Amino acid sequence: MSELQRRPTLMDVADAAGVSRALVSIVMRGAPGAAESTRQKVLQAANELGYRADSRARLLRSSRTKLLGLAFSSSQPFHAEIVDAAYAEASAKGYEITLSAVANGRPEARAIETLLDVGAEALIIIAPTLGPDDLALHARRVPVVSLLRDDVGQAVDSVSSDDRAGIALAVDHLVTLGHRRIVHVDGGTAVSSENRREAYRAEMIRRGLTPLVVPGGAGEEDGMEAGRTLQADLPTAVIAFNDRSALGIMECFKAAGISIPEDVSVIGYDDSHFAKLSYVQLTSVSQDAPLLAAAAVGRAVDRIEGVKSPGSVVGTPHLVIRKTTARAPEGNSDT
Amino acid sequence: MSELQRRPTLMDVADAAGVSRALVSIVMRGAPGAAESTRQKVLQAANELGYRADSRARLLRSSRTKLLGLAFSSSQPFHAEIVDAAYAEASAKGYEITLSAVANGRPEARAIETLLDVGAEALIIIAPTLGPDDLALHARRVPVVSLLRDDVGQAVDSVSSDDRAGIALAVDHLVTLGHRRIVHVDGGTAVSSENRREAYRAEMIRRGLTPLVVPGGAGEEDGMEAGRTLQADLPTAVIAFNDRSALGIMECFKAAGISIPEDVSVIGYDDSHFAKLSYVQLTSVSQDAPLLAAAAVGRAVDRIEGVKSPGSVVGTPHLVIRKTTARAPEGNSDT
DNA sequence: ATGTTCATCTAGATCGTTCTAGTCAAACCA
DNA sequence: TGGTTTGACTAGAACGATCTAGATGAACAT
Repeated sequence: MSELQRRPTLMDVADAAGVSRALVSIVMRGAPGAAESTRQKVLQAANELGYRADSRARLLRSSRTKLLGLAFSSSQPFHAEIVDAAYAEASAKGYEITLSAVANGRPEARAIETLLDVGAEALIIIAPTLGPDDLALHARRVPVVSLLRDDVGQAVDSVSSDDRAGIALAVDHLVTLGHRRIVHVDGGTAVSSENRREAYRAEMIRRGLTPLVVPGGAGEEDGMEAGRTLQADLPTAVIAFNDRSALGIMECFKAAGISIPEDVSVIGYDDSHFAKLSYVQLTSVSQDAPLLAAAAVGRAVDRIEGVKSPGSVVGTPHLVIRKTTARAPEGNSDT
Repeated sequence: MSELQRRPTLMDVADAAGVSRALVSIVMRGAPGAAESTRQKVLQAANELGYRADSRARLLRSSRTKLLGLAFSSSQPFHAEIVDAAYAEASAKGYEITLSAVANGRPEARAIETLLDVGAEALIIIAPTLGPDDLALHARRVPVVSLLRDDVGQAVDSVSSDDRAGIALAVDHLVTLGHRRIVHVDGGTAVSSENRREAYRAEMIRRGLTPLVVPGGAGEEDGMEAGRTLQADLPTAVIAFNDRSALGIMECFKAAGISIPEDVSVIGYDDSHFAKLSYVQLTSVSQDAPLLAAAAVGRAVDRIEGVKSPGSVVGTPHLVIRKTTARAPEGNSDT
């Protein structure tokens, strides 16, 4: 209610403490060049007035904004996990994070513009859909880090998870359990769907097995759809593009009276929140959100600060084995 | 790669077009006071240089930032839905949205500070956990709108969904289906858990039924836990605090061979993404994220622009009936 | 006494905008 | 003709911080 009060400025604090603006600035930044006694005096005055630096003014003057721009998709739970982790990592390195969501009527380009306008010193884009050329354009202004996607040209850094290794882990796990008829439900047009699909093909062939890919997508419904297709000629194991798809597949199977893992083993990808739920217990390839986030933030900060470091980082995923995978059913191995 | 290029300023455009900075500013803002011919000339120059206004400088000077600060919890899928809708609504009203997530090591207070620093003209906080006093403190600086929570004192506006009405809808639906033993699994310490719990109690008593509340929480695991408790003395219907909890309850029941909706009806709350999934088909109370978001944004904008409008808005939820509710089983009605 | 060093502090320019108060010429009116 | 209006444009002061260069005075060496 009532009128809104103007927020205090450096000048107000300076007046209150009886010193110059510049000195207050020094104290607030924790920069050297102020006597301990005055430092205390200034801090107290600032505190009493409830002073907080206006980041716009600060950043305007000091080209340093200490701001990392992070673009994510609001509909992807795995992105949310990364956002969480990124906050922690950034603040540990003395940076702030500004978010910009890619949502329904809000394309990636728009999200990026916003981040740039607000003064982000680097861009971290989770699963960018922009092409290498567009990304390169932005990279002329600020360092750009692509997260969860590595085919982004050489102008931008990338932090991704080794899809080949992840898929290999899944295949290996299943083969060890005696499976031979292993199909892959892919991610359709989703980012890195192609990587995983090809990794799966290569890995199967390497082991002398016949790859079989069923088209899918990134959501539960896509999984259900694929599940229906699979029922006609049931394999002994399924590797899904991600956890959400895996969930759809499993629900479809359950509805058809097919039990997991007795009849079919299912492996997801992302090790997301609900893979861990006690009633799901999905075996899944973990991309380790905190690790990826830390790498991306680290990479962005290195670039900003001019530290040389490798242009693209590839994290090695690991397999989290839960209750949806088991030995292949007897006498049902080969085609 | 190579060095990062300085972004062009108003001055650069002015030089290129052979006019003054001020005029460029006028043109870029679409303000009146420039001849059509020069307007074109300036726009072309700006375009060639790839000029974009530096929002920091702009906002610094023009106290108007046209920025709405939105604080949300990264772990709540329903919040993500609201974020989505808020973007659309804000841009329709000529405002931008800056996000700040409340995450693990990142308390609400911190999220709010960030929003303020960056120059948000109003704060929209989804399900604030801060007390009325703290909120009032911020409200002295900028308009504050609390979303999904209404007991926030009179210093801040609130946009919420009528929990009483929502619960009443659920109870009514079940009673119409012949249910009498209806229990409520509450949300524990979650925001608005108390509201729904009390609404449930009142509504049951009003109808001459005996209320029974089982402690729960906001997550799937809490639902499972409650589900186990319920098995001992199965009611004919359950109203869960939210969809996630409902999902847990249902999984627990399914695992115990209890079928839904034949043996027990279940109603969720939020009508979130996964309630709609074809294999879940959860009957749920819909809070209508787009509507709530629009109301909150509208409220914030009104306040900023000094338009008088009611201090708190209460949206009326509606019930989305799907496949988890059915007629009460015969001969199992009363205690 | 004089110069040098050092820590502490300050004046004023600066960042890239917007805003206020003009200037200037052409057009209009009496 | 001379005065007012109007439209197109500009100079220069903000906004609230940081940064550069320099002032001030105490401490110390010579």
